[in-house]
Amino acid sequence: MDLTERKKKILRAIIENYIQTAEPVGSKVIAATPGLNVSSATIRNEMADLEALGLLEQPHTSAGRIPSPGGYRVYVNELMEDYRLSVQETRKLNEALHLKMRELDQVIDQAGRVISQLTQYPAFALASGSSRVTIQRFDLLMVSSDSFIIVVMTDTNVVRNRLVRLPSDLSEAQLQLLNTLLNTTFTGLTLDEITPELMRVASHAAGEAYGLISLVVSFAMDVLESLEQRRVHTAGITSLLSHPEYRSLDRAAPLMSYLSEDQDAARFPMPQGDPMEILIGPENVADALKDTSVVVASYDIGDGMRGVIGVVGPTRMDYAKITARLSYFAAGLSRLFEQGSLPPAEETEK
Amino acid sequence: MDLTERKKKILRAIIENYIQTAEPVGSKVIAATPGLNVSSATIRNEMADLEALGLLEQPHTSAGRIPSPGGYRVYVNELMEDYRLSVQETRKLNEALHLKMRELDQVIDQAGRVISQLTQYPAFALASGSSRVTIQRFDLLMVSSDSFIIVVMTDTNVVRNRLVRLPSDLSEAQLQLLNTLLNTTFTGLTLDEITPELMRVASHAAGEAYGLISLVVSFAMDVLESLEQRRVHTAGITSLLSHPEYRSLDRAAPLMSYLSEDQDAARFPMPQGDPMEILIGPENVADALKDTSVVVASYDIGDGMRGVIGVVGPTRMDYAKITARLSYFAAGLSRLFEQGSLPPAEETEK
DNA sequence: TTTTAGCACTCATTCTCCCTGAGTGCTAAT
DNA sequence: ATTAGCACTCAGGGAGAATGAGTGCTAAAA
Repeated sequence: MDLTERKKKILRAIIENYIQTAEPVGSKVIAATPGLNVSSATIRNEMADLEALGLLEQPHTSAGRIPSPGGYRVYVNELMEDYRLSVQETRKLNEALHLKMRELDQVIDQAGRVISQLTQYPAFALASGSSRVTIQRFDLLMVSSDSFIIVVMTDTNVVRNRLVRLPSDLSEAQLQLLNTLLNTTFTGLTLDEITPELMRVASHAAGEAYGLISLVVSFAMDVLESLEQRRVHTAGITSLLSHPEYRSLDRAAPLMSYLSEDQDAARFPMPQGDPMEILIGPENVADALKDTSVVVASYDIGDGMRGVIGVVGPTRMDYAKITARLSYFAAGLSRLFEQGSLPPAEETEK
Repeated sequence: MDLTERKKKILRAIIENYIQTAEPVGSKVIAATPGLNVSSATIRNEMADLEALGLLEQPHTSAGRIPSPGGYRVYVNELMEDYRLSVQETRKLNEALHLKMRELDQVIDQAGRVISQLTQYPAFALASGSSRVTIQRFDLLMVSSDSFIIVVMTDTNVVRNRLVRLPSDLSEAQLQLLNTLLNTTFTGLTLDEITPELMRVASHAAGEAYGLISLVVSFAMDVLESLEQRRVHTAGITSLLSHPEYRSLDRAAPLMSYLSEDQDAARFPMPQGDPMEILIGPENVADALKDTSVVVASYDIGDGMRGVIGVVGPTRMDYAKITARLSYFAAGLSRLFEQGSLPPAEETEK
């Protein structure tokens, strides 16, 4: 977008003012911005030009101007200055990164909560699983004569377990046999490579323990399935209400219910190439997000998985601040995951 | 509360009408209820009596009456008829109970979501852990020369695991030694019986592997801690907005933020003796709940744990319907947990 | 040619005033 | 003890009227 220096200055001043106040901004206040020594009449003329370019809008004839989605786009791409996180902010973000977090799911969930609380906007978070996960190893741990623990580990280093109780007894030897059979037959297979036929053959080979094979394998399949299916966690939906554009229920309710509707990852934008992406108003595909903005960042979980974390808010969003916080946090998460599949216990502060 | 038959009839009619309409109810509509052949003037006299008894209130002089919290109390205790679940409702509830659920935390969370969706009110769910959990057994599974899996099982039959990577190598024999040491020294101990001293002694006995002891034990402590710390899951907060009393943000926002504030179990009422409890308006201790009602049910998880599930809504709540659904669902959860610490995979429909 | 002062005009917002109607309490008759 | 009738109350809603922020345009100044 080719604009004169003065037009840029004015556009930026309008947008930043509007971001702060949420009120249409008039020529008078802009004329008062330092470094811009022109009268309000001149500003009015410039504003009319900017409106003709599609960068500003007028809610009604006798109101000031508000930025259009296109205006925000120009602002985000060209005008916005990097926001420098304050010491307090970085401290808060760092604290959040040192939370004791256990399972991957919990980390994702927690990260969403934290970023929502820190930005005062609703947040969503998800991990996009690599879709070709396989089981790498099975372990069966005898607990008593009628119960044992199944432990499976995937090639992405996720470990899951389940305690099983049986109606009948079982010997250590049987369990050993079963264990060997599982590890030779069912490792390295993706979910749809585990066919009913394979199950039948294996059950046959298992002899007495034929019923257990299906028990263990169906648990393994559950695990694989749960890793492929991406679930979105949302947090802080009610923080919408603190922003003036959502003071009216008619505006807030549809968005809120969209965000809390159950959890299909496809409904949320994903960063395409860049690690951070900003989607302004109508740039969003989902209808319910057409007049909101979404800022998403992705981070590396390792083992072929990526995490995505984003916030949703009105198009009048403090893009500079939000992107700064989000990218710092996402980078922190990446670092966190770098050192082992999950932060080891020692990492948490003493 | 000692009331004449006619007063009871009138009170009940008023409350049930108000539950449906959310509008103050006048003497005329009540006079029209079948089986009550008196004029509106008579009703007015009776209403004045009921108001004097503290069972009804008048929002302003020229409006109808609405039930007071005390009125609801009488209704719930004496007047309310059992609501019979329809076939559709039971089918829906049963379906929900057959969901594939994996870990305890997920079951709780899911149960809350389901009951919120089914009742159209916000729901909360939590498991109150028995506070004296101990580790019953440790297993260490060698994955490669520099990584292994820790599996711990508590005396309440909860199994948790973690994958650990090490900077240095480790032999199978060392791991065996470690395993034995852990099982002889750290089983059967509650969180605060695991003292630093004990850790020192054990580290010493572990020889080369002294660093690993603390690694494993601190994981075990994390597990014990996570089981004791009760986290509440809330769901469906936005469904509040569909009820007329929360059409205005001033009323909805404080409650919504109370419900989404982070998750200290103490903030929610717990059933005291009975498996089901109803708390009406000011009967709630929390200020934010002073003009809402809460219905809670508890169910048995087994292994010394109880689950609690409840819904929050306006005092004008369809108590009959809600209690029927909630108790049915809670009973279903109890049954679910009866057969093994978690529903085995075969239970899910094919 | 660009900028500015001035002025008429627009329109959302807010306030006031008034009307309407549902519902009550009281009194007198049944 | 019940009921018909009547005067009274009061929230809610709609119709102006006043307010004021902000605009576009024109004509003069730089």
